Amino acid sequence: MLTLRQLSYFDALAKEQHFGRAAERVAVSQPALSVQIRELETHLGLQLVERFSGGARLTEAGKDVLEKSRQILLAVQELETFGQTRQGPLNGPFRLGVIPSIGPYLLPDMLPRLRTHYPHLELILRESRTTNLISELSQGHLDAAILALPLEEDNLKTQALFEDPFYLATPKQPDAPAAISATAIPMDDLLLLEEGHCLRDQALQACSIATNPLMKSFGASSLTTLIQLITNGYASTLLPQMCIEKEAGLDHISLIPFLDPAPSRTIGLAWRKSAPTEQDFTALANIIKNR
Amino acid sequence: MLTLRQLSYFDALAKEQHFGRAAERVAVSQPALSVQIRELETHLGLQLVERFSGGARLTEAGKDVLEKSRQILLAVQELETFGQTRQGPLNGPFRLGVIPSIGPYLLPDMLPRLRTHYPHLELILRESRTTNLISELSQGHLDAAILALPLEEDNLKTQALFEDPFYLATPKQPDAPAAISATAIPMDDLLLLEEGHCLRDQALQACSIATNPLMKSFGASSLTTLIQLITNGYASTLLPQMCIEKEAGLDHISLIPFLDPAPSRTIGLAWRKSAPTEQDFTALANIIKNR
DNA sequence: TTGTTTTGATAAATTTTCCTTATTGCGAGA
DNA sequence: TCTCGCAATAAGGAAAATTTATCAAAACAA
Repeated sequence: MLTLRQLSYFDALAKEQHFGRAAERVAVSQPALSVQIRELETHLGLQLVERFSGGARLTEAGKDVLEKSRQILLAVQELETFGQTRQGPLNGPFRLGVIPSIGPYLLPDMLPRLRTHYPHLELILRESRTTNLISELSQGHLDAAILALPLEEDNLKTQALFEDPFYLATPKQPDAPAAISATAIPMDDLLLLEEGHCLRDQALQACSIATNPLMKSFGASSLTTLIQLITNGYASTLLPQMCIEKEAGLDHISLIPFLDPAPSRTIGLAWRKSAPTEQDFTALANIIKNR
Repeated sequence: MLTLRQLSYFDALAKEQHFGRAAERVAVSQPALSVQIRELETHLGLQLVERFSGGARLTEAGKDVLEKSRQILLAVQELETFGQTRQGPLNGPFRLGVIPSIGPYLLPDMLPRLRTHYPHLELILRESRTTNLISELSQGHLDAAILALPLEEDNLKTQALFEDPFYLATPKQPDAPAAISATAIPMDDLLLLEEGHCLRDQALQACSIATNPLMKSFGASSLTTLIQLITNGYASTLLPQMCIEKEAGLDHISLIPFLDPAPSRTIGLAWRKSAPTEQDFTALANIIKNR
């Protein structure tokens, strides 16, 4: 079999034109080098060097082989360098999924800090619903995802990042109370995102509301639409603080915080248990937590 | 030290996504492969594969390393081939691809002459469509291919072999003209091979016919079927001379040559630019040309 | 849950490869 | 002819790779 060792010995021989010195150059005894060169010659079926008293010189075939050998050795060296530059957390491509009800509010803060701390990170973002993110994670199409906990997938690991408290959003009322209790949510008047959006389930769960057939069945398909509806006085809804901080057009809405124990959703990071190392994930989690 | 053995085991692992099967592929026990992979990983200082129950999957770093590895292995393979070709042309194994619309007509003449001139040649033939041949050439699975020019791959080199003029094949007509002009092709009546066959594109291009929605849309999937249809009087088609010389069942068909400038396709030989030497290809080309 | 199967990792023994030292053979120049 | 320098060869030992056997963890089926 052809080996890299043979090629590098041959390279040394070409440089020195002398078996003894070539052997010295690669820190090996002269017979060892001789044997490897002969091995290379028989393997290729070609005479590569012409031995003459005083030293050795390459044949025409040898020169061609040398050129190709050096290309190979160079490529190998490149591969080895590649390894070194790729070390350390969050280096190179990293595929991160985010649920839509977090993405637009969290990312603007997060991305610049990531770029500062990990300049060699090539972040590939994907925004999708929780169920999609989970399956893409499991299949190895994503490296990690930011979503609301808890998850039940037992091939995934999660870490909590922060709590995101809910607010009650109602049409503007001058006499809005400073804070209300979670038990005082106006059920008949409540409007949520359509079925399938995780924000809907989170809101229901956080506030301990059972799904109610009497509840207004118009499911808004996006948060912006939903806020539009509230603004126009149609209903109330539950908004996570995360959205409030960034969403525009909240002027005509009253945002009422809850009394303790305030309902909230837990935002966390998820990744495969079988993922190579955890350093990427802890590094990412730290960046997000220290905002 | 990094070795070629490690790279080829890693290549196998990438192909199989499974340690056991990868080991089988390289004819070695599973632990042997596992050890070499781990060695490669520690040497590069990178985790290359993610082990999970069910198999193994490349990490992002692993994918990059794989690409570089394959380049190296390909270069090594070329170097090995170089040895053989340097000892005289067409010596030892030679993998030749041929497109189906040439193979059955060209090979019966060519093979005996090749055997006479180059008795040590071990020809390995592969018949496939142009796109397949090109990709197999590029990946180093073929040494050369006979197909219709021109090609656009800039990592391949080509040489024209001969011109193969087209004939118009119509159902038998006693008063068939001795020759017709290319501009007089009966478009409405024209039947060609289905989309994807290069012969179809060549015919259209050679005769400067734009794809026409009115054209009969029944695409025949093989040349034999096509000729069958013509025989039964359904339509006309364009046949290259190459096929006419050998195809059976042409008795009930009128074959009308074209007036100058007669449309034709160019048959040529293609190989990798990076191929060790050109002598194989010129030798092969000469054999084909001097038929 | 509890066996059962499958997967990759690990261990120990063995084979293969490679290396070192010692020696030989060959050719050029004194 | 003698001798010096060079590469090839031989023999024994060290290192690397492989094999078989076994293990632990995870997935799967009962």
